[in-house]
Amino acid sequence: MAILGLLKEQPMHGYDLRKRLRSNFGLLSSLSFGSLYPALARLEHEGAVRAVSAEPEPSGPSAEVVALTGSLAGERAAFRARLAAHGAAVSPRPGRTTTSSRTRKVYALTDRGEAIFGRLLTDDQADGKDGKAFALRWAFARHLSPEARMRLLERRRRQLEDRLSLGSRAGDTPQRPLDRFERSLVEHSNASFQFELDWIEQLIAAEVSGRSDVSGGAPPQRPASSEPAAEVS
Amino acid sequence: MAILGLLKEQPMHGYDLRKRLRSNFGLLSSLSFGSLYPALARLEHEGAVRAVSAEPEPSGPSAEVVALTGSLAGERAAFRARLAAHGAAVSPRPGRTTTSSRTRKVYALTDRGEAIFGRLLTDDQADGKDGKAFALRWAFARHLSPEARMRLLERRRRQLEDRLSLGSRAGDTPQRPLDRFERSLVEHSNASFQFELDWIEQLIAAEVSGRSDVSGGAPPQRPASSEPAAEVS
DNA sequence: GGTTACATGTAACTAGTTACATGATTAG
DNA sequence: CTAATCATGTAACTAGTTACATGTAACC
Repeated sequence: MAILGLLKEQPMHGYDLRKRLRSNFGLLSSLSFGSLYPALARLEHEGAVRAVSAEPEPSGPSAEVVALTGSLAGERAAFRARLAAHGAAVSPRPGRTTTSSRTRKVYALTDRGEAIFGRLLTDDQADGKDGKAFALRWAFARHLSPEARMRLLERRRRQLEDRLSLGSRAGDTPQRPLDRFERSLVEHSNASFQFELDWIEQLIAAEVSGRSDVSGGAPPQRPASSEPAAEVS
Repeated sequence: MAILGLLKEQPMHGYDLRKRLRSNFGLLSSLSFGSLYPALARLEHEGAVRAVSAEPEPSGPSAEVVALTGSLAGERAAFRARLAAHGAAVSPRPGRTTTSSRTRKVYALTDRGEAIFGRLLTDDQADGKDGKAFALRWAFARHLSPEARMRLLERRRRQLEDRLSLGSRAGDTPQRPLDRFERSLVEHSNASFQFELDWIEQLIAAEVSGRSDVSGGAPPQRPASSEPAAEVS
């Protein structure tokens, strides 16, 4: 899902993808190539993603978009031209363009991939209870309709409420009284869940009252600072 | 490590172990038999744990210790006698006592297991960065010497400080300005780490000033409410 | 006598890791 | 020219999951 979400924003190759996944949010910060490349291969096999040899349209006035890896656009273009002359003319099939030369493979999201991403983003089932799944979805919340976003927040709120009520009724006759270390752990754990619940409730309040910023004293934001894009209901 | 820690407290069979692991602390709350039993088998093979057929000494005045699974002690004793008459006389080797009859196997921690547990509990290397490893160690902190406990807390504090300073210097030129959802995520993430850091610093303060309770208004605790036990330096 | 909970295990699968192997590009 | 970084991939291993197979004990 994270791969699809990043590729939806912009075509990218694996190495870059990993850099973004490791830095962007704390989640997935330790993703290794050993799992990334097989995942990309699988996604390509499923048709969610396809390898493209050309850069994404260099149409905009912003030059930064081509400077992804720090190399100059001209050099990359030259390299691409050389590559195309060598073996890409054999077949325009999606998949690996030239099997022989070990060089960068830029992947783009397909329509099918967009559909899968939308499904993963809204799927009530795969929530996963540990908060990681929620955090990942929230990072891509701009792709959700306000209604779907609300459902996501309310599911998480429910999870946290359940967990908190569970925590308070547990501790009854726990076989042996907890020592001070265990007690501090339980208390901090409960406090952490309460902390996240408060956050979720802030987010819900912010969603209800227009799209004002939830944090600190930052001024309300104009809509569509990023792409308004295709929303998922 | 969690298995060894629970068995150090009291011999137990797998089913019980799982119940305790799932309830005791939020950690390991979803452990399945499919991983627990192979883990026990491996630990037995390594000599960290051995299968015992007898109950742990029923010496104490507390009757609750034998009522672990709700069955009556007399019935269990009868069953054990039957089992011993059947096949346990063949060999007193540690390991599976009778391979044929599918019945409960009570495991106890060996000396070797205690040593391994102590090593796992203090090992600076296997800290793991995500806080789960720290929480698990803290749950067993009563088995640590005050000094080792302090080292554990300080390692965790260092980790959290590193993460927080990382978070503040990141966000520089992040390729594209974050939208409000990503921003709220980053801010909450930082706030959560700060929340845990505050907790750790409270714990450190409490450790320094004798062993008074860190939370709320609870009165200071007498030492050795559980076993003072063999501490690990 | 049947249902429910207790109890142990195996098989197939999932999803990651580290270590290795290979090669291209860039900077000094 | 050479070292560092970029870039892609495979192999062996680790550690879990779910689903299955089997059987015992307690309860009504």
